[in-house]
Amino acid sequence: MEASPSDLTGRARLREAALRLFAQRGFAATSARAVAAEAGLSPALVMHHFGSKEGLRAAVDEQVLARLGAALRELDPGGGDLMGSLGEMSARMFGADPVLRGYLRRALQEDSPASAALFGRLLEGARSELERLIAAEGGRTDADLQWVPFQMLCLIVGPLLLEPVMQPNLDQPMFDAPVLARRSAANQRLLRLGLFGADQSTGAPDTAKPA
Amino acid sequence: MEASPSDLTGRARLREAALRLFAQRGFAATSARAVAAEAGLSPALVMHHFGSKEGLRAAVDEQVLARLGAALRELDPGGGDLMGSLGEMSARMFGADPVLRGYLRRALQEDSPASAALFGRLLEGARSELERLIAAEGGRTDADLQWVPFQMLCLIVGPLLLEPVMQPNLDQPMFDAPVLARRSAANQRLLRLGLFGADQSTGAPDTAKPA
DNA sequence: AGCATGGCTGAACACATGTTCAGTATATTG
DNA sequence: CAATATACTGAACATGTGTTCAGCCATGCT
Repeated sequence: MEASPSDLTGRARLREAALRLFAQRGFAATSARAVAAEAGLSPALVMHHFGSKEGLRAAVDEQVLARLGAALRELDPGGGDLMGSLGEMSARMFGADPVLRGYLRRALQEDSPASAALFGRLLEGARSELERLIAAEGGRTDADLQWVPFQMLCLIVGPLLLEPVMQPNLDQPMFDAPVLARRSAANQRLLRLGLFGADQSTGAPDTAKPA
Repeated sequence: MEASPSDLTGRARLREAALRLFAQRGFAATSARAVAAEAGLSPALVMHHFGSKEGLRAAVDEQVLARLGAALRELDPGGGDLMGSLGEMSARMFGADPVLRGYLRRALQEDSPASAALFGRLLEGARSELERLIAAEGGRTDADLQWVPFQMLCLIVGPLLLEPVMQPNLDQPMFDAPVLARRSAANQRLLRLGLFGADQSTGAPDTAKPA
């Protein structure tokens, strides 16, 4: 997905190195010198290209959000299996790149307006996904429709945020494809049936009971 | 809950100040001088009492984990309403103290073994809670029993971690008592019925809760 | 009384930080 | 070709960092 590091422009190499280190150690704990060293360049070049360390952060943010936004947009026309497209996305994005995971983990923790906006977009995605889910199931629900999108996001994004503390309590890498599929299935199941629903397929199992 | 700051011992004042600042800005972004200033004491005192800044962090961690552990233990004999005791706990702990929320948010993001251990204990709690839930419902389930505890924790801890990005997308303070109760109810409902279960069914009506 | 102990401080240290600046090489343009 | 812009560097600067140290003050012990 990425060009080999050594023939990227200096600017790009600095951005990549910063992404890596910010994801790993956090912004405050990463010095401009460390970024430059990781990129094999001079610290002064950071200032030359980005004006300040904060400028670097902005550039990295922008690039990450661009990648993310692209992946989010790519999702909408998904004519494939209806539900779980959000989970599918999170799999494709987060599963692949542990660096991106780390960076997002840190970004979603800040209270910058940019982070809130990003979450807002995820929320929109969850809401439309929920609508489709409900429509597919017949439109009848007593659930708290305002909170459910948040619950969905907790189920999806939670493991991303909790990866560092979850993984030591597991025996398999939690972002490997099969584990991810299993988790996604469990999420869809929980939403559709709760813990105690019967296993049979999507139709309305219990009744056609008018209210 | 806490003694007035000015008649605490210096050691305790430093710990409290550090807790506050670490929660707010993070460890790396908080200088020992800042902690001392917040406590109205000399930076050298940090070294005198804790040996190093890292020692300070350890002391704060220890104290927080102690508080948390106490609250967790206090939970077990809960003879009240069966399910939702975990949610109840998170309400009592996290809801009350925004500082503790911030600190935990930051702690759960690290990959120190201590954080993983803390999560492990939460996991245990979720597992036993799940057992009780299943037993109460008749013992029949097709759900992925290995993953469900993680899902429960995502639902409970997720909003804690996501507070900074969730809150701007809401119109009410998400850790106020009524909102918390509503969220807890939604969680219990989701677990028991999924999105599409009918409202009546087993157990007591979910919204009833003693003050 | 003397004396030790421990909380506490101000000033200093060595070092790391973000940033600036003068200057070099390389390419692009007129 | 000269001129200019751009990528890039090494050394330096001011400031902030974690930490040390010598010493002050109060308390308590003998």
